[in-house]
Amino acid sequence: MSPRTKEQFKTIRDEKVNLILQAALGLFAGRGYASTSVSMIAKEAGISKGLMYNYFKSKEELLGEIVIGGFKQFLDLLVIEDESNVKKQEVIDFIDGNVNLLKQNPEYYMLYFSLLFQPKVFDLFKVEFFAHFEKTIKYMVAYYEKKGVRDPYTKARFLLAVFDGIGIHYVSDIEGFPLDKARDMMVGLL
Amino acid sequence: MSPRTKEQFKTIRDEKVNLILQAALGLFAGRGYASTSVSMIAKEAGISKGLMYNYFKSKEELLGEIVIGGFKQFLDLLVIEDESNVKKQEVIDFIDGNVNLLKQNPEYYMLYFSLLFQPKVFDLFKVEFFAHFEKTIKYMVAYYEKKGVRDPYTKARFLLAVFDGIGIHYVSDIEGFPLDKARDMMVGLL
Amino acid sequence: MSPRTKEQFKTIRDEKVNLILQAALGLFAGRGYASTSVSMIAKEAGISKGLMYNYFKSKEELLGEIVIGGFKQFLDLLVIEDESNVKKQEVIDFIDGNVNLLKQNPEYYMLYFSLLFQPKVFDLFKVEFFAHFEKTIKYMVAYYEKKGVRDPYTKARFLLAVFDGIGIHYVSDIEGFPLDKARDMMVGLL
Amino acid sequence: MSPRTKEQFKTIRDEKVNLILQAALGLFAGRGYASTSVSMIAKEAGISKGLMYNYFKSKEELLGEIVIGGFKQFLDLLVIEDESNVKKQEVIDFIDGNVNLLKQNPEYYMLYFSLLFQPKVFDLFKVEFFAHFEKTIKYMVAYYEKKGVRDPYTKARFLLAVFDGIGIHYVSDIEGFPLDKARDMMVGLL
DNA sequence: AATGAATGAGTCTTCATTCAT
DNA sequence: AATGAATGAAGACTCATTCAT
Repeated sequence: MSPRTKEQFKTIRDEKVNLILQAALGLFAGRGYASTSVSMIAKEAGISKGLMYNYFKSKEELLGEIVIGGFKQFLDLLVIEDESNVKKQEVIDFIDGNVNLLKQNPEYYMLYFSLLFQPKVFDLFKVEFFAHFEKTIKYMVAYYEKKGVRDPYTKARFLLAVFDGIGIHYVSDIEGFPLDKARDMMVGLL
Repeated sequence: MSPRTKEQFKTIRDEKVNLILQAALGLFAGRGYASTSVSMIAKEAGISKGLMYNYFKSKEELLGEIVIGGFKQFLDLLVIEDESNVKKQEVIDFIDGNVNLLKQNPEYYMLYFSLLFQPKVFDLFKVEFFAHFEKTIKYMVAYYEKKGVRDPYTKARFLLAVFDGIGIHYVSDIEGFPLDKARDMMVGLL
Repeated sequence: MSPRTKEQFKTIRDEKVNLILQAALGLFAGRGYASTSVSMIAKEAGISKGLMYNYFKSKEELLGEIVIGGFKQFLDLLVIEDESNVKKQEVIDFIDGNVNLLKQNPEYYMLYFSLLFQPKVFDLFKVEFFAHFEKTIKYMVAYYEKKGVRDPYTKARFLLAVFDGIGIHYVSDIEGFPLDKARDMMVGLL
Repeated sequence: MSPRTKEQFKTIRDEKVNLILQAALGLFAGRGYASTSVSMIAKEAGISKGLMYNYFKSKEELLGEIVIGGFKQFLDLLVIEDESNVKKQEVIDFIDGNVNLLKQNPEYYMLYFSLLFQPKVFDLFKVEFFAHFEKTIKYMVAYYEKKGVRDPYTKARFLLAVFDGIGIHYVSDIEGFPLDKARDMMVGLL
């Protein structure tokens, strides 16, 4: 019999990769990176341990792909047309985008926050993280400057801190935390 | 030399216990719980591995004691004289107390936040944590109710979320984050 | 295109087999048998892992074929017309044949020597090896006997030991070792 | 009860380290480095796998210590009083020293030769090896120069090659190879 | 004839914990 | 109160081999 075509192989690969990524995201978020074993991931994904290494060079790389992959969602949320003229609606869209992501993908946020506090792991994607973070600060400062508030930098950092606070409290207590109303309060800070 | 009195033994014991607790706190905060080995802790504390087990039943118990021990600091900050009449100054004192702890002991906060996102570990102090948290919410709701704001519960949860956001951003960037000004902004939310 | 004839299939087969043998020889010699994976061999040969198993039952069998295959070259070098009258020129031809093989195929020698010291692997071609080795000793003894030296057996074993010493030092330092002059010295020992 | 004294601990350590080194030497020599597992070594030494890592950072380091340790025996054999006047007796002593080592410790030589042909492993102690080797060449060249032979360098390299050839054939066939007579023949080459 | 996904046993290594002293 | 040798279970990772296509 002739071998499978390249497309067939690609399909198989993509399916399995997704299976693994999903399983790993859930476990990393729910138990922490260090406390999740490759065996657990394989079991959760319904594959053998060995196969994971067919698709990811290491447990670390697997984490990296999850993190970088999720990161792109964030990056796409911050759309500023004119850097010298950041509009309120753009900031609101940014906030709402994040709120939606939070609702749709609380697991990913869980992971994101947990990683912030695992220095050894955090080193892996420090660079991307800070690049994104600083860009966001810059835009927020520009926004508040344009608005003419007294201390735009503090305002910007405060808002972003509030942001993460909301995120943490929401993912820690999805049922109880009033996310939508908190969103309104954040918008009130603009 | 005369044999040591019970008091002296107690002192030696306390000294060693403290040594171990300090070493462990630093390492847990700096590297994560799972990535810190008992050997590291013993080395850092200048004692043998075996001795640690003389004072703590397990690595997990050691963590537990650190967490519970640090927790008491939090608890003591929230002093409300009359539950039916929460005063603004009391809330401000609570905020300032926390800000001071943050400044004096960022490591502990680092650990505290990191643990929030390691469910396995979090289980150790879940009960105390939620009890404290709910009490705090209750007081804050009472405060806002008395003040007559529209949605006291949301206000309360928002403020506490902001609180943690500030904490996280501060311990993540001690040099750069404008903690004092952020504190003023928080007070402004009261 | 007309269907390939049996001959053509044979050719394709032989080509692939050769590709694999060459790739494996290089890798086994360069990294050791145990440290060379089947994946590496397949990659180096430009085929899939699965195909290798179409031609060789196992990695071990592949090694066996390389060893046996290379061994035949040795065997053909020792041409003695009359066992009771071993001529000097025949021995010189044997030496020169080996020297030429060394120059043309140092990789094979590298492998050959490395296998001598991996008993598990050595077992694969022990029998052929000792048969060849003893025959060679016998001829060399006959040669020295005829020549009338005092201790022909020791002479014979010494010469063969020298032989391997030269081989090892040459393949270990192809640029630096004066093979041709060493060859002359060996001939001087006859 | 009071803890063991430092001397007691040291005794235990030294004993175990030796046990491990002996077990490892035998196995590495007999099966090759790559084909010997840490489990085998532990079993052979009568200890747990974990304990090996108490004394050696890795399997590689264990190999390193064996190799370096054995290497010192070689180095001590080559004693040249005056580099510009290498005496025949000094060279003979060198040869005899090696022959004695061969007899007493064929396993070590087995290992030494097997490592020469495991490139990945060889890299670990390349530097020491070549330093020793080049020094030996230098002295032998000096010896032959002083003696006034035509091509001292070739003579030197030839002799050292012979040396290894003898070694290989001896350890490969301890019973059958006439080592003492071969030694005399080597001395005859001086 | 050919592919590469998939498996599972086995490898090196780490580490919490125990224990003799 | 104190040490560190010792263990064993578990973890990340590799790889020869099989198999559906």
